[in-house]
Amino acid sequence: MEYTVQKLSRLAGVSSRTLRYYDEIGILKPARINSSGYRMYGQAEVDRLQQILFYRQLEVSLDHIKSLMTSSSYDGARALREHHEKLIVRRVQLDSLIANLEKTIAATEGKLTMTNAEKFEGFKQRMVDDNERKYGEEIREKYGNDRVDKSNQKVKNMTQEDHESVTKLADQLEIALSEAFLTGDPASKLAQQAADLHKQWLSYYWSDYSKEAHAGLARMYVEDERFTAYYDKVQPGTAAFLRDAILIYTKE
Amino acid sequence: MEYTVQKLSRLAGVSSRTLRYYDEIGILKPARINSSGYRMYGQAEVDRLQQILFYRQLEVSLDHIKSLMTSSSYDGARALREHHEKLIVRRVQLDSLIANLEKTIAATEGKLTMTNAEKFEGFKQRMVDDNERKYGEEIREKYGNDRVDKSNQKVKNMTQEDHESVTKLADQLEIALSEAFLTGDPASKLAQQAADLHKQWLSYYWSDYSKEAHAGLARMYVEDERFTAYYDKVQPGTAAFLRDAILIYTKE
DNA sequence: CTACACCCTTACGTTACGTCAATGTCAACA
DNA sequence: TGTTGACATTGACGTAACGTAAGGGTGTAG
Repeated sequence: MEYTVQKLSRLAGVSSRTLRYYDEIGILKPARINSSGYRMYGQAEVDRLQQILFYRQLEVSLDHIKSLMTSSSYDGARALREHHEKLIVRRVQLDSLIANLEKTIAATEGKLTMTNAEKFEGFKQRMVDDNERKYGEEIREKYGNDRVDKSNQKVKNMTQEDHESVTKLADQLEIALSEAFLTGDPASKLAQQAADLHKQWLSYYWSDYSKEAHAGLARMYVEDERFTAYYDKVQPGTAAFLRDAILIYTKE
Repeated sequence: MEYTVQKLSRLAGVSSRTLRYYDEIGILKPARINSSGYRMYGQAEVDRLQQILFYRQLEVSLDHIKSLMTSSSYDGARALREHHEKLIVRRVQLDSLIANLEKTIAATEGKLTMTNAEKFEGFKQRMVDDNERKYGEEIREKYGNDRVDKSNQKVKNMTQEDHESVTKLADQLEIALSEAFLTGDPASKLAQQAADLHKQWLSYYWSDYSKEAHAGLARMYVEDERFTAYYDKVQPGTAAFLRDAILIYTKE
């Protein structure tokens, strides 16, 4: 049995444009060309198309599929496993996104009227999330998926109940920081305790922790005047002091 | 504090091209233009960018973000909940993909040499998966996510152990079908039992079941000669008989 | 004065097709 | 036999969110 573009497209559930495109990029050429220039597909092409659709369903790019199917020394199992890993990473990312979104929804539903300070809290969290986004991939590469998976799970299980704990931690941090600031030494025990409290506080918002990301955030505290203003509201210079303490803390 | 493109891009962790693009599509315009034509951003723009990045992190399209942020009567909470649903659907799809891929990997690792019949089994499965792909969205719309979620979970938990059960089911189907074929009546009890067995068999491969999809598959059994050949290998006409039986079965 | 690190606009490339537009082919029916 | 309607062809532009030059002006530090 021979198939024209439309017949094959109906059989396979794709558009005829798709078949022409596949011909164009050389991933699926028709068996022969009719005297009128029509594309005619045979059994082998149907099978090949099924293969292509199978991979495409797994969200492999056509380019990748092409090299998969043309290379003679093709280790199908390995390719599948590699793709499997990618999908797992995607799911972890997606879980993280969903958890984040749920937190945000819970926050907006919990209280519709937010004070200025609370808005700022939200902003801080957003900055933190943003930072996580920047460092996330790097961390995943370094520490593997298992750990990221676990910590994402932790974040995901966090609900509004934890909000109090976080606020308490933030208060503790503020006190510790103001006391440590009086010592003037960011390497002092008090200052390092403050840095540790900051890490604990951070761990509530972050899906995972790394010294590098923590240090990056600390630097941002001084670079961005909003953070500086927030931390300096009691004592000017506190933001820079906290940054120095964290930089020391994360180097150990 | 004013920011040039690069400063802002570094602060926010995006490229300067991104900022120019956001200016171009009107989603984030600079506060003012320098005498040299430089884009200068202020505090409000930083905040707005943070908002944009927040939504973008949730994989909302820029177009959508734009309408979200420009519309005065913007129900942020509702938008978030809607997006949450979308992400959940995506995760279900992704879970299905992963489960499918794991099955495939298990199959290829289990036996590297496949008999012709086994290849055909694989092909059948692929066709089934393909069909699922075609009907999947429709089904999701009709029956909601909960059910899809549950059945996906079921498929996901399926391992190689089930393979024997599936093979047994296929054998039972073959026997029932050949006996029913002798009655000549696709509405007969035997034929309907065969259709039911077929549904059970299908349920092992499908992430979810619907009468429509089952009927669609039945029609394909006759339209595609490979299926016809498979089912007619014992008795010619069996494929058409099975199709009729399933069409009756799915109409009840 | 000259590097060098910025900034600008313009414009093409990317992926996997969708969607016309203009035109040719085939089978059936009056 | 002519016409109609469903098919086929190529060509070309559009999509989303930028990446990546090319070609040229600006600002500042040594």
